[in-house]
Amino acid sequence: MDAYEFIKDAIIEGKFVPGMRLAEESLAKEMNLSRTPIREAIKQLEAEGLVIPLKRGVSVRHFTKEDIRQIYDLRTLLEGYAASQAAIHRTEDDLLKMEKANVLYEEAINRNVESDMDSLKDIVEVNQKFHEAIVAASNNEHIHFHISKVVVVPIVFRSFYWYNSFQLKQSLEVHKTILEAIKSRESERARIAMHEHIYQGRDHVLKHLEQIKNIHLLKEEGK
Amino acid sequence: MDAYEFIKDAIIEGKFVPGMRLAEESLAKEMNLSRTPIREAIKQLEAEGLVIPLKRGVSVRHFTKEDIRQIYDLRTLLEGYAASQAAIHRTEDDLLKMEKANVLYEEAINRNVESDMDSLKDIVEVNQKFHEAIVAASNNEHIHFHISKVVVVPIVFRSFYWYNSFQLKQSLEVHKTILEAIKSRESERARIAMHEHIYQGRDHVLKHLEQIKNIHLLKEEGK
DNA sequence: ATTTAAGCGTTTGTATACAATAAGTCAATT
DNA sequence: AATTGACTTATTGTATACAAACGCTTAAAT
Repeated sequence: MDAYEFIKDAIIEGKFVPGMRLAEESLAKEMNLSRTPIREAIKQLEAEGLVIPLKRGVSVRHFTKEDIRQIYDLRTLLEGYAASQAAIHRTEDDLLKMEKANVLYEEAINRNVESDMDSLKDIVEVNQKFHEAIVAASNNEHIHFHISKVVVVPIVFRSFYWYNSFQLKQSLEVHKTILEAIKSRESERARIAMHEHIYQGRDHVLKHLEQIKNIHLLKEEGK
Repeated sequence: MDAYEFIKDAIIEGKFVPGMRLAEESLAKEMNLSRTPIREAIKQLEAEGLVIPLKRGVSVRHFTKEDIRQIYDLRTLLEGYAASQAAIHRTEDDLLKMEKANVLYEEAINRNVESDMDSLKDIVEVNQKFHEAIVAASNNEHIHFHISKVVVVPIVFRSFYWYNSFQLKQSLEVHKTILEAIKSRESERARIAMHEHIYQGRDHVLKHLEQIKNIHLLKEEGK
């Protein structure tokens, strides 16, 4: 694995406390590299907004609840647009991929009756596949670039998500609605369903943020 | 000026032929630096999508007409949203900044009766200030990050733009409509006016792209 | 006791050297 | 004449060394 993936994953997994300086030498030692490739990885993360430049070096970025709110607004906008465009431009092949992802999604949910953490991870992953299939069908290659950067932030909190089986089934229903709309080329219905879907996710994340014990991941506003 | 700005400007100004490899050593020599800061600048440009990674090193990215079309779609979406949110959240201070930028815009346009290139540059710059004031008032700090990356690409072609005074006055009218809508908190009207405004810009760029002689800036689709 | 200044240590920013790989050239063989 | 293979050159990727800047600790003075 290269330095960029390593550091990014560590941030996403919450292994670095937000606000913490990233010391190049210790990172380099940890992954048996020199500082040069580390610095390049950090520059990349800086351009993506996951780390913040200081006078010297960088620190891991804080994300506040307000950030989450704003980022989800953007994600809703972008993915809603992607869904509406997918309804217009999707090919049969695009449709096949979405349907396949959604079948896997349904299976993963049904496997999840015990609600263990591993199967939850599967669900999140397959869900992502479905969303990617829609973006891929949207006929706008640039949108993927922006969505990927907007999607990263909530993932920071992924390990704290918790869904009950009712929520998961509800989410599956919305997936099906989106899929139907894209299939029958109802672009506005696809957009609205996607909006609903993502806002559900946002509300869920924000609600559960309150309950997070490992509060180190959050810098509250005004501190 | 640092290496990042230097290379980025050179790409935007069209000094590097798209597809061309960026040789680190020659860039380093040109700006009296070592390769280290050059590499970091390039990594940043890579993350922004202005250069494309090769097996080894990077090349300046091609932008096709289809890219322009897609990017303007995204810009319309994002700035339309920013305008609608600005109508909801703008403060008196935000409003003042927009009005000021727009006064400067009007003045710059009236100065442009001779349609020379320098004053055109002024107009483009003041126009940008107006757009930035709206984004700043949108109450979403993350949106600025994405818009700035989406706005860069058309700038690559800026030196080829040509506006006649009729188009400029029309554009001023739309600005005023947007401003009014934001002032009177009509969010949907602000969004629609912004859509119209940016799509006008897109049509204009696409139309004039046909006439560009220095075709080296364009890689046509399928070549 | 508190505040300020100085010095030391740590960490970054830049330069450079070296090794590895890709690309280009030239020659030889079919 | 064309294609393939080997060799040579150029350029990248990584490591390391050195200098400058920042921050922290300690001591001194008010």
